Amino acid sequence: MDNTTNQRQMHIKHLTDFNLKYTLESGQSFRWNRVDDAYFGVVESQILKIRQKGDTLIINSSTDKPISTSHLHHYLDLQRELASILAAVNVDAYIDRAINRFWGMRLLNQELWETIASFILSQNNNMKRIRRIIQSLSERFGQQLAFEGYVDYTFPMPQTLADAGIDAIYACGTGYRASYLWNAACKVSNGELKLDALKRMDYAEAKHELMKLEGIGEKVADCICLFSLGHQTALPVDVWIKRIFEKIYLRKRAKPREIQEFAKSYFGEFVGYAQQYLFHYAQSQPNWADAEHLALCCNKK
DNA sequence: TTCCAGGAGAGAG
DNA sequence: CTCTCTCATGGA
Repeated sequence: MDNTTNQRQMHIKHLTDFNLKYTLESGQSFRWNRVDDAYFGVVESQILKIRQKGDTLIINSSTDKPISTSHLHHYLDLQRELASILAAVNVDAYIDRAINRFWGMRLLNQELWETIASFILSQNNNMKRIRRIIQSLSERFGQQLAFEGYVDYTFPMPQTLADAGIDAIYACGTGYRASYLWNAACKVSNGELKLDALKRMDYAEAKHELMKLEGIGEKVADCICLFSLGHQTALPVDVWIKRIFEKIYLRKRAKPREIQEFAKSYFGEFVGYAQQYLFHYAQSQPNWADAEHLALCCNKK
């Protein structure tokens, strides 16, 4: 892949195995909006407009000092050899179908504080409302940005939310999660939780550290590890993953621990990628567990 | 009206 | 350790 930078417009050319739509619409990020053939979002305090034309990405930034191409590669996980990862987890005819349906979907490496806050808000909640809450918090406590008629806001800094207090956070529609978010904001802004240190930890350490926060259990910690910290062995077990493994693979009721142990031994070290394909496939495919699909998982490759 | 959503904490046993 | 109940909200 080679890249050219031209003021506010960048190109990433000769992409292999990358699909922008699948990556940004697979439920790991709550902040991207599609306008025609372009995706608008806020990364590193700037609006990015990203379009995919074949094997090329065209990126526009709202600032004169746009995000670096190397940072963008990391954000979109482009440095990863996706084909070999998908080959490693493609162990039966069921996941083969999910992989081929969403070929090119990658796990993002999103900004850490935003990811921590977003997945604290995600507990016992649905995608549409999570997006609305995050939008509301950003409008109220973030900095306004505009680009080509698109208006959006930076995600609120920890200090801003800490100063705002629980009631003001609650007013953005968070429900009972307001105190969780406020507590996390306080601990990050007063240095009790150091984000830079968290980024240097291995998976087990980072997960353990995250779970010290109120409102972060195993599932949310795994989401943060997988969607921000790049730990691809993380396996968030949400209601969908639980359903998928109970119906398709284990064929019985199972606790999250059993599901994790089975999935890690079955799919291997890149189980996080396997999870994302299974999750998005089931969500997008109402008949994901019909008789035809049930027959597939028995066909080991 | 009840159930569900990318769950977690508190309490009981 | 496991099980159960509750938490605030909006859409189905």
